[in-house]
Amino acid sequence: MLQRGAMESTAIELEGQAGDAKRNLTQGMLDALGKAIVTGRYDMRPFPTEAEIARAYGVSRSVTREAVKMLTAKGLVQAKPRQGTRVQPFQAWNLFDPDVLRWLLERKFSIEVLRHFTQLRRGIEPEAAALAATARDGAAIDTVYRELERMRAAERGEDDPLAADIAFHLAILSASGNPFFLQFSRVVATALTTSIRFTNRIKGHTASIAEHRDVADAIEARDPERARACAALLIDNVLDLVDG
Amino acid sequence: MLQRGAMESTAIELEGQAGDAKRNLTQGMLDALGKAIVTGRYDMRPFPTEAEIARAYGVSRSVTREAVKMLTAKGLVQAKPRQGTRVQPFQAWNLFDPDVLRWLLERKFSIEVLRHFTQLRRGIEPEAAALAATARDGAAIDTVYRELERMRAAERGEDDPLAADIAFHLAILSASGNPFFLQFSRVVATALTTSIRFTNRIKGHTASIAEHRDVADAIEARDPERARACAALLIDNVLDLVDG
DNA sequence: ATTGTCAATTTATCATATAAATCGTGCTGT
DNA sequence: ACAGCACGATTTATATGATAAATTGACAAT
Repeated sequence: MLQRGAMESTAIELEGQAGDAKRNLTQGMLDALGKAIVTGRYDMRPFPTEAEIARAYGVSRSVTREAVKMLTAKGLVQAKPRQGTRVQPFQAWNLFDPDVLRWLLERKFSIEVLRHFTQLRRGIEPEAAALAATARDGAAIDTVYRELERMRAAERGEDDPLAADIAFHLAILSASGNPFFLQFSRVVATALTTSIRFTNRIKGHTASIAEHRDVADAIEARDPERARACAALLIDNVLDLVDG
Repeated sequence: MLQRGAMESTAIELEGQAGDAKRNLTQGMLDALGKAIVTGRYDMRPFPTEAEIARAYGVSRSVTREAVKMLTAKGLVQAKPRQGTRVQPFQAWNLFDPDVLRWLLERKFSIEVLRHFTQLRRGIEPEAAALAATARDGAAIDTVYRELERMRAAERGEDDPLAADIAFHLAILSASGNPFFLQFSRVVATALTTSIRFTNRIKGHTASIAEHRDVADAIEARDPERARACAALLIDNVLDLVDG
């Protein structure tokens, strides 16, 4: 029952629960099908045909087709005449698509995923810090120091420690001056936010201001190698906690 | 003139050149609009309405709508009733979508994009090599050596050098055992294949077999730090070519 | 000046018809 | 018996027209 307005549809309202993100029928459809795919609902049974989806959810074929096209654009499915729409293998999925990432995290989160996230950060953030040290963007470096100051304020109880920590790491990604690194903002924010929820161990652990400052100072000093090493140390600490 | 079959359309065939990837009208439309967006055709003028696109390209509204939906899924545009479809700011684009990346690299003045992407590889691949050295997946390491052998064969003219080079790097990403690193397989392959075609500079350069072997040996020897360093050296060489 | 109303524009949705691609089946000819 | 071809069935692809919903801007009323 994705149905919103009336129109002349005769579909009975008994299916669906298209989630929250239903700004319109197509978005709701996309969300419902996306979640269903990542949770493996079609691993054993075939993906439904246009007609079946339209009937099951009580929407027109236009809506189902446009939703399926969007899933195709995100790499989740592939449609062919006569053979129908098929769920693509996992490695074809675009994991860095915000929707895909969200669907995945809502259900499939685990320590395993968190470790993989953190290993990715171990690759990304040191390089971003090194680039930031090379780029010499004064305004961006100012932001890094401002977020560092925010971490200090958080330590005094004047700000949210987690939010400040996240902001610092995003500032470094931004200071790299490389749009590809900026794309990881969402991943980093997610990884840090959920770290807390999944490892009690980290809860007591307050991020070391000194080690964060070392990264900022190395960037300021235009020393890429030191920036890389200091940033790597930060992530290695997280990795130790996650790996146990 | 995206027109393929006949049907009863009366559109005159005078627009388009939807590129190569027109396995069907919608794909061709997606490709044409995607390229137009990344090359800035709509920076100064508004994005056309459904009706305008359909008329200009001689396709039905179904096709234009589905193409626009796919562009929406990739973060390039956003459609709203009455205001029409708008090109989203660059930060909203999903740069890790293979289509988006290809469009970016195919346009003129893409050296900047290529440099940024290579900087990303500088972060990713060394870490992947280090993880591979830790993971100790025998079968994956065998694949790495098989691709290395393929590079040797290519040097003797028995295989495609570019394809072999790409396959080696993908094998390392795969050997990391981390799905997020595996994600980069598609974009790395896309970036290397398209950028080589569009930049003459790198063309003559044949990759060093010895330096590639060093990476494989370090992984085999289970020496993460050496694997990381050797892989970094490989990318640094590419970076010199792009920067220089 | 603020508010409410209405018309216009554009996307969103529905419905239906036809084309194209592909798979399986069964026939046909040897 | 078997290879190949014709044909029907299924599913997506495309075209078309109609109506709904959302939003903007102009304009009128207070």
